[in-house]
Amino acid sequence: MADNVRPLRRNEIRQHNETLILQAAEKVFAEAGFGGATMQLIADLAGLPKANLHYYFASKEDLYRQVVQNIFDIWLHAAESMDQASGPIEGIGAYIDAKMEISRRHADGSKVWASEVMHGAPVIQDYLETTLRDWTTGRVGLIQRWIDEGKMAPVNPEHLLYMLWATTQHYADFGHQIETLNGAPMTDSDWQAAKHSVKSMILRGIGAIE
Amino acid sequence: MADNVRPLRRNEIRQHNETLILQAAEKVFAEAGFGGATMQLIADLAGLPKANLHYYFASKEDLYRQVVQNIFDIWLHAAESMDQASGPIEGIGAYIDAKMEISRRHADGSKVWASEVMHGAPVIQDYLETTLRDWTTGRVGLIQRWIDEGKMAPVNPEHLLYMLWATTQHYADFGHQIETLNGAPMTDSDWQAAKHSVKSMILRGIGAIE
DNA sequence: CTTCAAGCTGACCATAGGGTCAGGAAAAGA
DNA sequence: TCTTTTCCTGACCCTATGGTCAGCTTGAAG
Repeated sequence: MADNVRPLRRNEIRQHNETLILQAAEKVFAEAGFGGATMQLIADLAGLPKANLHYYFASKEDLYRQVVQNIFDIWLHAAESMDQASGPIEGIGAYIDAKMEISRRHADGSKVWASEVMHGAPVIQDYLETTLRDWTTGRVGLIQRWIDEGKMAPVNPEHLLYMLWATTQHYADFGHQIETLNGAPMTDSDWQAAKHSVKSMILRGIGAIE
Repeated sequence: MADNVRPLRRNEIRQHNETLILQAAEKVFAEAGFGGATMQLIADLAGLPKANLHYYFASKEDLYRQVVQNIFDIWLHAAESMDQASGPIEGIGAYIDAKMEISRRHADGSKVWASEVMHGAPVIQDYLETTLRDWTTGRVGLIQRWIDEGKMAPVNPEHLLYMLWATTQHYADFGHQIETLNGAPMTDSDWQAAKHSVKSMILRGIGAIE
């Protein structure tokens, strides 16, 4: 009854342990920052000996890099919600929903990303300059189109994006502050209220019509 | 001509060196995080031997604590702009201006603060629970009054505050990302434009009237 | 059943980094 | 000028931490 001794297959083992380590790493990096995180801490949280981490990941930096990339992928993925929309209410509304959901479900990842960028993006600078820049250019074009079509007020698209990122990620990155002020962890309905507030203020703020 | 050999007075010395160290510390903590920062790095930046830091500050944590408190004070100070206003356009407009100015002038401090909160506020938890909570309660009341007086739409005051913090601090904390996307450091007029965008979107978003 | 490669890990190493301290230099005061 | 107090710092200590490695275990293939 105790040990779940299902003997893992070879390829399962690798997959399984790498996931285990990445999850533990994400949490530890989020809580302590890159500098404050230790391989030992990550190993303990993953329930593996430290040497095993180095079997799967060449170095602390290598492990960190993968954690950051995972978030970045999730992050970009949320964009799709915005693209297939006919107008700002639908598109930006969906994007806010998606990003708020990420803040809720991947708070640790969000913090790691924030930390990384705050420290000058030492490991993902190239992504910022390529993938993210392209992504941004595309979205700026989309928003501009909506403006040209009279579907929203003529706001600056870049600053609108920054506002979307800032407000939604704030609930993850500054979640501790919010919970302290709130006096308790955010409940389901707190999240609903937050989503609603953010959406209504922003959509009204950009004069979204339709 | 070279050495500025004005012999400092006793009380000047302490003041001078502590400031020197605090400034260096703020920068290093901002760039590397608490865990990544080293006393040696701070000492080098301040142009002092490491042992001297420990003459003025008992420990790395002690030094860090003072850096965080400095920011917190500046941060709270910006609130005054909001209080002596008769309505949201003036009050929130001024608050955004003040906080944007802080993001610009004290970007390092802002990052240290963000880092501290993201990591669960290990050293300033008590401030969050007392000073910040009181401050927030006061401002929530103020906003509610404006709502009751019909000066703005009935938004959730807490979430409005979060939005204000998030959007303004984003320009400091994620300044690197913005500059990368922008292709260059933000100029004077970039900051003007940012301020204007933030203000117009938010003020419209809360239906500020008067 | 043997062989091989993948998975695993306790023990070890080297260095970095926070912190200490004894003793020297330099203001301030008497 | 002598004494006291503050300021200063090179050299040192010790722990923590990233990383290595030799040798073991275990699944898979034939």
